[in-house]
Amino acid sequence: MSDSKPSDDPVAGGPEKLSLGDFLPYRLSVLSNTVSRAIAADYDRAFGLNIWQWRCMAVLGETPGLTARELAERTAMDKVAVSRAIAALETAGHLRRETDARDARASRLFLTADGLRTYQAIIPIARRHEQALLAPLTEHERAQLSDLLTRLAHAAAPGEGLW
Amino acid sequence: MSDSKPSDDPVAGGPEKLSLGDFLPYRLSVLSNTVSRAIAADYDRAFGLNIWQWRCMAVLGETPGLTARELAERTAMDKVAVSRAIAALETAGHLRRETDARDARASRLFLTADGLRTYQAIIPIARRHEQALLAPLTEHERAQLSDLLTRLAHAAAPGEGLW
DNA sequence: GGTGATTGGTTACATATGAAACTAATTCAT
DNA sequence: ATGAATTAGTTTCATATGTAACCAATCACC
Repeated sequence: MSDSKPSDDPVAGGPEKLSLGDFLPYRLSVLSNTVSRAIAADYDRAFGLNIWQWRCMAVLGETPGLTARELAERTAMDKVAVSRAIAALETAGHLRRETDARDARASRLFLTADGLRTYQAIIPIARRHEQALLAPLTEHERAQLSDLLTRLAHAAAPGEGLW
Repeated sequence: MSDSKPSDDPVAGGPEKLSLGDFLPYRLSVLSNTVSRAIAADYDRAFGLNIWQWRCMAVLGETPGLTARELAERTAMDKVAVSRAIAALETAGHLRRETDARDARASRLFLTADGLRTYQAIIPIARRHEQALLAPLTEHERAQLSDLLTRLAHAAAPGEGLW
């Protein structure tokens, strides 16, 4: 597709303008940051956890016994962030490491009883935030949104096109 | 609406689970960060600008003569970030300040000729990124997305409900 | 028209974050 | 087997970011 829309014509004549408020990356950023900050403040207030610690717990709650590397993959965090998050969770008593039987470099990670309790306590809070956010959308619109986001994520995936 | 979906029932019996990959705030965060980082790398490579500097330029390109405070409002940045961004842009020669006639505390901000040139040069890059991101969506879907994001942003606005 | 509260903007400080260097264990090729 | 290259995870260091403290000018109002 070599395009056609007149108003986008890159060499129209007058100098180009770009309205920040309509620019998708900007809109995503503002929305995401607003949401994340509100949630982060909540987790911190209630449990002294930051977003990354919570992400690790969320994944380990679902899938115990992952290594830090696997955790990094599934949380879209880099390994340094994971290392710090799990170190903090460990000293807080929320998780425990078990050196992997075959590979002494790696540890398998598990939530402790305490961590599991906290995990269970956070879930409803997370859900509440998500519901508040989705409140104005119908069920059908939520499905649409989910689908659109999936496709955007695919387009944005590193390795695709201009990214 | 006091709800009805069975699978969401908060007190069902078994321990609750939450799949991070389906959690909207997480999905937004990952998508937004992926996009922002790719763009930021590009701006930096090509013009030595970071996202905040670019945001300021984008708004001043459209609306010259704003004060730092006004700029902060329109870029969803806090005043410290704006202060730093415009200081950097000034030393880089991209913008110039003009002390406001009536209020000696404030400065009106303008892109210099050089800044304007850079601004014009960046716009197509920004557009290209946006287009790459939106590539998989039809025109109609883009409109849907825009609408959905507007409504989410409204729901997430500080001051609304649980936020 | 002078004094306390506000506001525009910057600075200082403490914390968060990411890149790269590093250690230790493992694998691969010979 | 043995050494080079790879991988798991941590530490270091330099930079980015947010909060709170801070000046200076303006406003409110008596």
